Amino acid sequence: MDSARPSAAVGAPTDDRTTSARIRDAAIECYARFGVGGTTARRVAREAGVSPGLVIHHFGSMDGLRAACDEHVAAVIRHTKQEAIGAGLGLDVTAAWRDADIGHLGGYLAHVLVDDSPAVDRLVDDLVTDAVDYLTQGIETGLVRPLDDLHGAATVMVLWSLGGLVLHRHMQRLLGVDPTEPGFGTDPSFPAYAGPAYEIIGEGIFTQAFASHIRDAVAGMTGPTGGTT
Amino acid sequence: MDSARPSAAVGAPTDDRTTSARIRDAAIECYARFGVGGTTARRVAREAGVSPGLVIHHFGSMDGLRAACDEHVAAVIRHTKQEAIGAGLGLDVTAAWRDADIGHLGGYLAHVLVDDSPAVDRLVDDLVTDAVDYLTQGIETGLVRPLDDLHGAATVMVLWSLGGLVLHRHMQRLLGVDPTEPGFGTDPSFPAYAGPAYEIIGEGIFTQAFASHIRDAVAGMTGPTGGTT
DNA sequence: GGGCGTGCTGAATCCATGTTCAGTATTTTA
DNA sequence: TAAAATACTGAACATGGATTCAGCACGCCC
Repeated sequence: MDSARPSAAVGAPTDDRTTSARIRDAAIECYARFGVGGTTARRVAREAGVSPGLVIHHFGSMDGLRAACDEHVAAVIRHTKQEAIGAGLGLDVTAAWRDADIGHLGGYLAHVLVDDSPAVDRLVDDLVTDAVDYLTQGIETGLVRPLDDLHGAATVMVLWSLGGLVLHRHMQRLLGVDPTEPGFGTDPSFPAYAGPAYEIIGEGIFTQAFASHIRDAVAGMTGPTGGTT
Repeated sequence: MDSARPSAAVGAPTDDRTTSARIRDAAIECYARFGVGGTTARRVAREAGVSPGLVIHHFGSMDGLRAACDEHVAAVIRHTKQEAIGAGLGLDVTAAWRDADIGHLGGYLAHVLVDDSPAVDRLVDDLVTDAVDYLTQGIETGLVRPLDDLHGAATVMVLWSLGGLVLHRHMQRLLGVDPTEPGFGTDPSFPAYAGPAYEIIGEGIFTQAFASHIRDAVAGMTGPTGGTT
């Protein structure tokens, strides 16, 4: 029907645009728009312009399709990240691929991040690793202050960023920005989120006195159990 | 229908423990443990020790059941909040009801926060309002520094807190703590999350110079569109 | 006691889903 | 060109879902 064997993608993670790739992309869009529960074999088939049977023919099962989508999304994000390196402001780990032209990937992640998937888990792990790198570089460059718990801070920031992605509906409701929307970073309302976010992680919100009080309180919780000091 | 006439509501949101309440509680537990997609009428019925038909008899439909659960959870959380007022450390908006003995409510929210529900939306709105109050009090007390965008900061902090709740599986994987678990606040691994979290929101992670640079950059994004300066 | 409504049951119904499969077109191989 | 493999279709099929319904049991009113 469509074939389209040639037309080779120059730098993409995979260069296919075969029927099987079209099905996979249609599935990603469905997952992004209707969620995991709302995505059926028939709907994907219709969206891709093929028969329901073909979906299973290519991917074995709906689970197989889901896994293929996970793998592909993870691959695309890794690839996008490569390109973004160097341009890296390093402000936000997820900023790079959110600003990029990646269609429904944000929406896909927003729906998929909440349930089990090895590929997505690995992706999240990678994001944390990257965040650690960014922070380390930031400290060396003198942009970021030395941190008590670098790895912990990186992890928490990734969780918060992705949390915002997952709760995009509420962010849209409350702040007028949707982080799953392509062009999120250039949206006129973007500062409604970025402003407070950077105000918080930039200078913190506590006064000096209270900040150290809290620090002691939290440190005190480790003592009795860990018993370092 | 509902009976449960006597036993007057002393302080609880609703005083029932009728069959219908048992079904609703079983449903909440199912939603918390198996998610929305994994919760079927039959499963709820089995968990509550009743027949499938009775579930629909009491709630009209599964949607009705879901709505009833939303309402109830929101009510319980509001009630718990009332009690926590005054004890309020105000460190974390969600801390109060996470530490409280509210069984599966955290897990319920983690699963439900991502899809549409008026009751849950209202609950989130309330949390933001509370956060604004806490921050305002903090500023008056001298614990929190004056903020450029108080409301924005409150919103973002609520989104991040709830985001961590929704992504509890990843938090468990990465930090060894699960915010949906009862007793999250007293878990030995709790500091693995709280430490970095307070380090970030407490004092911020940027050096003074970079923080103001970022602030200008974000402020500059409003300019061209809003045209303030 | 006799009706009567309400709580409740569980089999039956209807529907949408994932998956299978027999068969057709199309491409590749030789 | 002939044969084989592969892409693809679309009508089954089986499963499990929500919801319906006829009927049972029990407490309340007259």
